[in-house]
Amino acid sequence: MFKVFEDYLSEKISLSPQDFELIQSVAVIKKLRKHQYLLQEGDIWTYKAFVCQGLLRSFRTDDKGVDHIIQFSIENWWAGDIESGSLGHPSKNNIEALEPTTLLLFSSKDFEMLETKIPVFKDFVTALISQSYIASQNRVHDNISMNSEERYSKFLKTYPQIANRVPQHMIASYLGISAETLSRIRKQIQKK
Amino acid sequence: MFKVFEDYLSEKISLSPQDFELIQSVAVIKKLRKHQYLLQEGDIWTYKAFVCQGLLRSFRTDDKGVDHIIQFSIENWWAGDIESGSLGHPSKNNIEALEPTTLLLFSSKDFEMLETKIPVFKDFVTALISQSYIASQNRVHDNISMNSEERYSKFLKTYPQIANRVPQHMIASYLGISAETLSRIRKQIQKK
DNA sequence: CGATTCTTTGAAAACAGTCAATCTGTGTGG
DNA sequence: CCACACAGATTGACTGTTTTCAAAGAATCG
Repeated sequence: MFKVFEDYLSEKISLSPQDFELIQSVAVIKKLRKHQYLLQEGDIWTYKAFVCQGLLRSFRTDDKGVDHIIQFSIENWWAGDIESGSLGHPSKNNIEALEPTTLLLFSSKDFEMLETKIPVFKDFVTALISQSYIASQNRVHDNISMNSEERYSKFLKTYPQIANRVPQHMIASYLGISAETLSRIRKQIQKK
Repeated sequence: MFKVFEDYLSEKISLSPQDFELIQSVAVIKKLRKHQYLLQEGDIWTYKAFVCQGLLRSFRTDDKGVDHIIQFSIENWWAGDIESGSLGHPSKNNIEALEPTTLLLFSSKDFEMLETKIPVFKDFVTALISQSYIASQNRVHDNISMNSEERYSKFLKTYPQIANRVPQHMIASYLGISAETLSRIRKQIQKK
């Protein structure tokens, strides 16, 4: 399972066998069954987690009990809660496995150690956060500038590998519309 | 004008007089009149910019010619386009001064030099991007989970210092609703 | 003061949410 | 292997919200 992460890293940066050994030495493999939670609202998140296989949703539940999906995380992406992790606050998020999922878990302490000992790794992580910020800004822009149909179409184009692995009503939740509205939008699109 | 940045940094991190001198030596003061642009769509952004005084809006214009405001930047905050800056793409954004504005401009090259020579400065900048990402994720959550009135109220509470310096229709644009709808929402709120 | 920008208002149309019912597909236990 | 339960998707009817367009008021700036 570590191989997945090794391949991922190899594509992005150049590391020595010793670096990989060091990384592997502090990586903890964690498996989640479908419907299991990696994080629950109120918990404090103190890790970094890389998804080797599977699919997770990060969401918040509002006072009416409705879920709102912040993010899907699949293979070769990261999961967790930066806000809780970096500020030490209890998390507002839940993270649930939508498929059997395998993760690599790093404690914050170990992760910092890796960043210290492997500067390119640190730079890579910094760049990653920067990328995430860019993506998030673009999502904000989509939310304020596109109508529901446009957002849905863009989602399909941008994340085809997610779109056909999660139930529709979760895509609706991610887009900020009701499941019924999404169903009707799909009907509209079909007609064309 | 550099004093503003000095005070800002002093509150966040501890730097030596030499550090400040080094920073000042590469900082370029830039003034913008109201309605002047710092960046136009299509330009490549190759700076870091700190706002000492004034107020900017970052926005994108859609194919119908409608503006959508991504961000307001005021004193003690940063402006620019990370996406263009870090990927080297032409920017999708425009940045316009809504008030007479004074900025500190750093070329990317100089900024990197500062990060290399002053590690705490680099760490601070990294943390800053991380904060921005968190804020952006929270804005996404607000967009998909709150109705217009709630978003407006939250905006007023979160950014009072922006709310009374920009025209209403720009707040509407930031929130992703029409100016007319915002006007009606305000009327609703008043009634209460 | 006059021009321009900003805000408000009204009326109609488009869009989205809610609730309840039905339909579909999948999987589990008898 | 069938029947039933369950989760997900669709549909209808209704309600509520938001947009659009046009026009009129208010505020601001040169």
